[in-house]
Amino acid sequence: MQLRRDDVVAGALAVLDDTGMDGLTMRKLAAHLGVQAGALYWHFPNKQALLEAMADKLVEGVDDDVVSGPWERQFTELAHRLRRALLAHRDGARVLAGTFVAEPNTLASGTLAMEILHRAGLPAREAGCIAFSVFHFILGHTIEEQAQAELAASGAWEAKRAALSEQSAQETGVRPLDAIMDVPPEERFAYGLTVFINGIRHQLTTGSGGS
Amino acid sequence: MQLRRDDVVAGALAVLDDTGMDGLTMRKLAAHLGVQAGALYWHFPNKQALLEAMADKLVEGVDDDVVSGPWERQFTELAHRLRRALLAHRDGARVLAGTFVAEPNTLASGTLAMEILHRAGLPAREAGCIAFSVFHFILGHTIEEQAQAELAASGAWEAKRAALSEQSAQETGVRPLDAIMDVPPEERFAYGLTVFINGIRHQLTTGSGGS
DNA sequence: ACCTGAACACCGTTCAAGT
DNA sequence: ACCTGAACACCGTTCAAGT
Repeated sequence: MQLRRDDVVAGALAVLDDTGMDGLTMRKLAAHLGVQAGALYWHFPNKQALLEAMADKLVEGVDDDVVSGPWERQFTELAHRLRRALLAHRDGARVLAGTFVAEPNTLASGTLAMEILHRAGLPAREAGCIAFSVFHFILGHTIEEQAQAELAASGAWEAKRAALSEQSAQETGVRPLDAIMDVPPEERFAYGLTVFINGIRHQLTTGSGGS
Repeated sequence: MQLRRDDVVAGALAVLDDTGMDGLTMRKLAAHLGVQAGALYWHFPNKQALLEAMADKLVEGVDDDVVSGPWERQFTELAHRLRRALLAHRDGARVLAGTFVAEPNTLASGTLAMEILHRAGLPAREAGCIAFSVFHFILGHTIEEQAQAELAASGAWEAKRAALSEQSAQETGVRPLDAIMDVPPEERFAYGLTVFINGIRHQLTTGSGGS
């Protein structure tokens, strides 16, 4: 009957899915767990610490069983897995972005990404920079994707989309804004990732040191 | 003596710099402006609308006077300008990421980025995808950069950094995490951007259509 | 060790009423 | 048109006291 730390994290993710990040409240979470709000502060010092535990829980398993094969394939799979992990819970990307996470799962995935690039032939420093860059790309992309989903859920998306088209109609010429709005997020993500990976390959053949 | 919309936005950015995003409160902002909290709701329907106005104010001027020259130079300058604009105010990146912004300045910069790539020879659709991708990279990178700054300001950074090193010390072999932590953010950003741009160049020479 | 009850110092938002 | 005063329904967090 007693609450364990992991129960609190799991409950918090459930409440997150119900209410979104702005609706996630220590009091609502306590109610969901059948407990008084103050009880949560025995398991976590404050809300921020709980959010960090949630963030690390989100990325759990992302680094499991990476396929063997060329680095491009490994790296691509890892990136898609991280994106899917963030999409698995409402506002997941915002939770991860909320603070600088230095928990076990987050570290393990980050390290793996760097190792893949290092084994491919990049010096540690460059591998690290690029792994971070791709991480930030995924984070930013997924934040926007989920922000758009929140907007759509609240019914405000159609109005915003219309305003956007009208605005861009006043621009001259190419209007690529319209061309992009209809591309599904998954496709936009995959394409951006491909471009990045092509850049990495260029770095490998041209860079300061072949291994 | 009367408050205009722009005064509220300017005041909000000032309070943001003082308190950070979590400390930015309608009541504190009202006090800063010498007004009661309810008065703000004559100028903005709610806090979210104010945050969007702040976000658009942040990116004001980012698209001014782009240098002429090769697309790489134009694109790089635009990216660095956006990053600097977000860094100019505490938690600026989080403010911009908070919602899907469809305000004039944001749109203008986005459109410019796409046009630069389109003129370089990319189809509108690809130009849009890539402009978004780089935008997301900048957003994610700057969010983390500022999150780290907040941590440092609260004194929690040193402890976290130590925990991070210890964790990664238990991993075997390469430990690129340590190699990366000391690279200054500006340098990490510039390197990641370069890799991305190399990927774009690859797309231009190989892609589905030369213009 | 783990939780309740109750309080403290706040929030965003609304809205009659003022000027 | 623009703002005050005062309220409503919430927050995160603390802490004695219970079991």
